[in-house]
Amino acid sequence: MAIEAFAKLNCSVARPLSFLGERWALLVLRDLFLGRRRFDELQESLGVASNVLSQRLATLVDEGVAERHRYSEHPERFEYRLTEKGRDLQPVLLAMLAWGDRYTARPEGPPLETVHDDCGKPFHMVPTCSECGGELNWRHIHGRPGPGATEEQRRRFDEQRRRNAERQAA
Amino acid sequence: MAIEAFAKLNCSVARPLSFLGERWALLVLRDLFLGRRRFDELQESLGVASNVLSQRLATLVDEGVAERHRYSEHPERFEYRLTEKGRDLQPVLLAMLAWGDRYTARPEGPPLETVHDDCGKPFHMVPTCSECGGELNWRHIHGRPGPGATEEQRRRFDEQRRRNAERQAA
DNA sequence: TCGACTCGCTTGCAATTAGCAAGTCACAGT
DNA sequence: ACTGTGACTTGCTAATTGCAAGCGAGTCGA
Repeated sequence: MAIEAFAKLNCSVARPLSFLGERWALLVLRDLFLGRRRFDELQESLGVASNVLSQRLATLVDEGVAERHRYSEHPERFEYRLTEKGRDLQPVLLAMLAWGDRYTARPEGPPLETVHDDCGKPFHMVPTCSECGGELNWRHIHGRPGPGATEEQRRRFDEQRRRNAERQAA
Repeated sequence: MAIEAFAKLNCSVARPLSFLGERWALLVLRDLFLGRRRFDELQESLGVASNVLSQRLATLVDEGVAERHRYSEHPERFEYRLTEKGRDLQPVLLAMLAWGDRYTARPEGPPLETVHDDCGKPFHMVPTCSECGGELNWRHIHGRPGPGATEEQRRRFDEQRRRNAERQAA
């Protein structure tokens, strides 16, 4: 399981997608965040086929974002919980939720409200800069090859920049 | 195209996933953010089959996150650009990138650095609260049905809470 | 003790989606 | 006329998903 092709790429977006990009994976995570832990809870909430659910859960456990925890010995029964690594995926879901609320919600409003306990209010996620704390806006962000970039990635980056400059000029 | 089953759900995470959840979709977006605009640039950068790429692009255009723009009349040539709606998906990618850098990067460091022009430094995304500006941490967030929740969603939410309380007690 | 039920799965099989290689079409340049 | 470019299709195979049914180990109720 997991999308091997993505896992091999040297890209910090593609690698998480090797397991998050499978259909249902992010919805399973959503449910785990909402406190659903057991197979049948998840299945009925999601409406997913049980074989697919068991595959997804196995992958999530494999990737270390969830763990399978026995809550009963006789009979043996298991539930799934997020690990720290899994909980750190919350920003991904919050970002998607914020976008979904903005662009796909019905007139009545969003179906789920997220509340920030520190201030007590329903919020949406705002992405900010770890360095200066300012809000991140696409106009004021740019990418460049990092220390782990391959030669090929650098080459491609330079070429792309050259081409875009050319187009700009024309 | 697009995952019909997800589009119909009353959930602000599931609905974006109706097109973002298809394999390659988020990587196509990543490339569009990096300034790649033309079919062959995208194809060679991604290493995706051309039929799949053209399907994905069509879906993104359909959903209004990208637009097909003619840059030459003779011969007719097209490129793809993000719309405002598409650029607003950047937090999703930044969140994934931050997680990927943290958990999947090689010892040399991340392959891509994102720089915040306002402060000039490489950053990672930090999710903050739109209401108080504080950093969002899973421990201090909770969800609850919003104004657009269906009766069934409310019922399910209450039942889940009841069950979790029970388990806590035991 | 018998039958019904619950939970957490598998199995088998059909339908959908993704991937690969090759081809197409309209031009452009030489 | 001949090669090349850009943006795709087409045809076909492989992989993934979805559906329905079943299973095994136990629990519960009569």
